[in-house]
Amino acid sequence: MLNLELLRREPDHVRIASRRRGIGVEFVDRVLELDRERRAALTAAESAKAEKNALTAEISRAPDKKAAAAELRPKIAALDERIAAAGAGVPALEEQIAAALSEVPNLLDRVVPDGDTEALNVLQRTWGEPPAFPFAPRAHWEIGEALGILDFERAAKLSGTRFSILRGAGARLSRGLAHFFLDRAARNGYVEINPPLLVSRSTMWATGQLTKFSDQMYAFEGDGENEALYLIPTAEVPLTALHRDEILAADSLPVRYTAHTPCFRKEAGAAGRDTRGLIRQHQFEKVELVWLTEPERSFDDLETLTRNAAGLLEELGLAHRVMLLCAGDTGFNAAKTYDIEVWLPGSDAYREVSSCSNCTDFQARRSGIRFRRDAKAKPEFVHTLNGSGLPIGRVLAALLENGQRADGGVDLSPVLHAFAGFGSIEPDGSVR
RNA sequence: GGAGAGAUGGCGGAGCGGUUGAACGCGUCGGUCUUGAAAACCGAAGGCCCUUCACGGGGCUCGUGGGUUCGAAUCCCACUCUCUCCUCCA
Repeated sequence: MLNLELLRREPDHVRIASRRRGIGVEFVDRVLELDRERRAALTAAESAKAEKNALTAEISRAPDKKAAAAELRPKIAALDERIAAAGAGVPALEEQIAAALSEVPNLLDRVVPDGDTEALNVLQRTWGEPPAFPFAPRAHWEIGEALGILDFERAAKLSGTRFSILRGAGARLSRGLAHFFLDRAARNGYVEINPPLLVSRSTMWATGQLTKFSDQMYAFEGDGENEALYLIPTAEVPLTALHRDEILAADSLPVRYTAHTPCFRKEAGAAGRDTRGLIRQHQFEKVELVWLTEPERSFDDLETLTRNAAGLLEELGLAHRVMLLCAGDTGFNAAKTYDIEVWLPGSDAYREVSSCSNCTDFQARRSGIRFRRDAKAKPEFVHTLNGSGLPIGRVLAALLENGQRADGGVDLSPVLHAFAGFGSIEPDGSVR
């Protein structure tokens, strides 16, 4: 949620920044007008309340309270009417302001390039060379099915399209990868969390998921008995909301959390895209990295977060590149986002494995996550950052495609031996 | 699922319907003392909103939302959450 004060003080700044997103800026004047009405009504109602409180205090000071009350009752009744009349519209105005503001995406950082398609994202750096194969490299679903470690047909039988089954070495490798990612996150100072996978509507709203991604989420509708619950589309949701409505001590920052969770997405609007393989699934596992940090350092922390995630690919020996997303490609919550893309030989292309975003105070304001610089300071909103570090399925796909051998087996990065329990998958599906 | 108890400031814990924005303790912060620290003593601290250039002024806030009353942390209603016991289970 945008800062209403900022909008009040520098409406032009908000207009300019919002135009870069390609969104209409009518909301600025509309919100300002609603805000003016709200403040006028508030002031009127509150000054009437002050008068009433003065009369009430007079009664409590009077020697004969009953007599004083009887005498002042008509004046108080008149004030009650004034208070009610003046303040009547305030809740509705507040709702309208909140509703208008909650649909507006975060302000983009200055360095975010203009552009409305991913083609205009800007290459930051590349690491590693796409490997050369003396044969035509196959896609991971072909490799995995041939090895008997991926089973899409039976997954479809159980649950439909966009589900997968990992079997034998595939399941073990998946588990090892999660372990590896969590291990490195711990080394980098992240505290591991095992959060709920079902969260309330208010939690979804607080992390900014309910506007743009509403149609992406699986939900249990609430009924008379039970509150609505949403399956998390990413661990970013529970991790960021962990300190909702809290005031943190400055010396506890930055707070860094990691979690390995399943993620659930409907993938509405992705019909026909990535229909094969592990790239786009309704259910996938991911290790997420989240920071709550001080405003002045959040963009530096975004660099650190991005390097934490990219460092995993380096350790795995997977070629990748880092892109700075352009305005049109940057998500609702984010002020600035780096995508990390890994090389997939089977697709002859880089594919996104991690989006690392600085959401500045946008989520923190929605969620009420604040900190106090010192004992006497006013609470300020923290900045929140998040990124994958990393998704299990997509990285597993990259490992299969990059490590594939002519005989159909797959060699794994040595660093994984300790985590997966093996160094290669042989053509018959056995491990070595 | 059944029965009961409770929700007060960073924490613990008081609180006859009328100077209780809230005693007391702990913790925090600032002093005094000390070479320094501890202890002791003195003092200061909630949050949100409106208004003001500022000093300041005002409103709301004792789980949430309503109600009673001139006046509610205190009374009534609903909801939410927590705890205990039973039941059930991983």
